[in-house]
Amino acid sequence: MRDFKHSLPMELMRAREAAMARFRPMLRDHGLTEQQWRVIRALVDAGGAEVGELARKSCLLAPSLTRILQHLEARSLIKRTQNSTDNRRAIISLTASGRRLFNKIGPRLESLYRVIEDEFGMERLAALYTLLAEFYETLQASR
Amino acid sequence: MRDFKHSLPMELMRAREAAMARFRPMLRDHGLTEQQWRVIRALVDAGGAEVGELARKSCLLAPSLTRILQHLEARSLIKRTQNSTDNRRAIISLTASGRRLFNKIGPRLESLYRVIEDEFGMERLAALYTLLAEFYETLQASR
DNA sequence: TGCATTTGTTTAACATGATAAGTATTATAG
DNA sequence: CTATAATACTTATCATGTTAAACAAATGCA
Repeated sequence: MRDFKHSLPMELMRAREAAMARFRPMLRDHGLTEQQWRVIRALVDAGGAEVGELARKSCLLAPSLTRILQHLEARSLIKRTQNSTDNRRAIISLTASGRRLFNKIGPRLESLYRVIEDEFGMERLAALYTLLAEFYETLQASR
Repeated sequence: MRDFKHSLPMELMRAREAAMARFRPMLRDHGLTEQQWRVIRALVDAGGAEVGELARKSCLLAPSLTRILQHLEARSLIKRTQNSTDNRRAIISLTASGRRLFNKIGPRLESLYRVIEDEFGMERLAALYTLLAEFYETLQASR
């Protein structure tokens, strides 16, 4: 049997964890989890989105997103706007307070990211991105 | 700002999830979570280990591992052997039942893994492994 | 129109992730 | 020796992951 140390899901997880360890403390300083930040960032990117769309963009399962939106709404970082043509779909968007939080945290995370770019190198990082995207596409295509 | 879609942690997560989606149903058929399987596999690999060592090998946080070991012990898949020289450390090992379960599941997961090898290609997979390991080492080295 | 089906979202239940705090045991300084 | 610190786990707490089931609104069709 293949060596346990060479389990691909484990390697992907370890790499991800090594990166997140750089980002998580700052998010925590602002009372945000990694997943909550992903939602905020997806909302900035999309400027308002339905729950399902948001789940795809932030790579979260619907039940997790439901809970996260409840938390963010309780902190007044997001708001819901009813869609008049389909009452099942609500449009989620950031509040002014949510945008302020993003503007405060975003640049700091970017600079942490640049440190990683410098340490690992832009070329290898680009190669990694490419392989990861291809891997994902390959596995999705054959389902 | 960098495009949201090019967040490295997200790409790592998506790739991992695409792979795990292939394995998880079979594990579930045998009543195992992905994490419980990692523990079992680490125990086969090590043939008995302390809790801390097991946490490192299976990439689990200690509190998670504590709970998982409780579950596995309740199902009689693992057992604890007290270390006579240090009563804090218990040696965890598989029971005969645990080994049987591993022997039943292991080969099936291997064959699923080979499908991925075929689809994505051994060379690119090897390149991905290498980049991931280098990435992890780079980020660990500078902490 | 009436109603079964489908779609979008939420709940529920159990397991794990992440951080902090607690407990028992061993090592160590004085 | 003994008080203290360090070590190895475990608990506790809150948030999310995962699956199944519930729910309401919208759609398709007889």
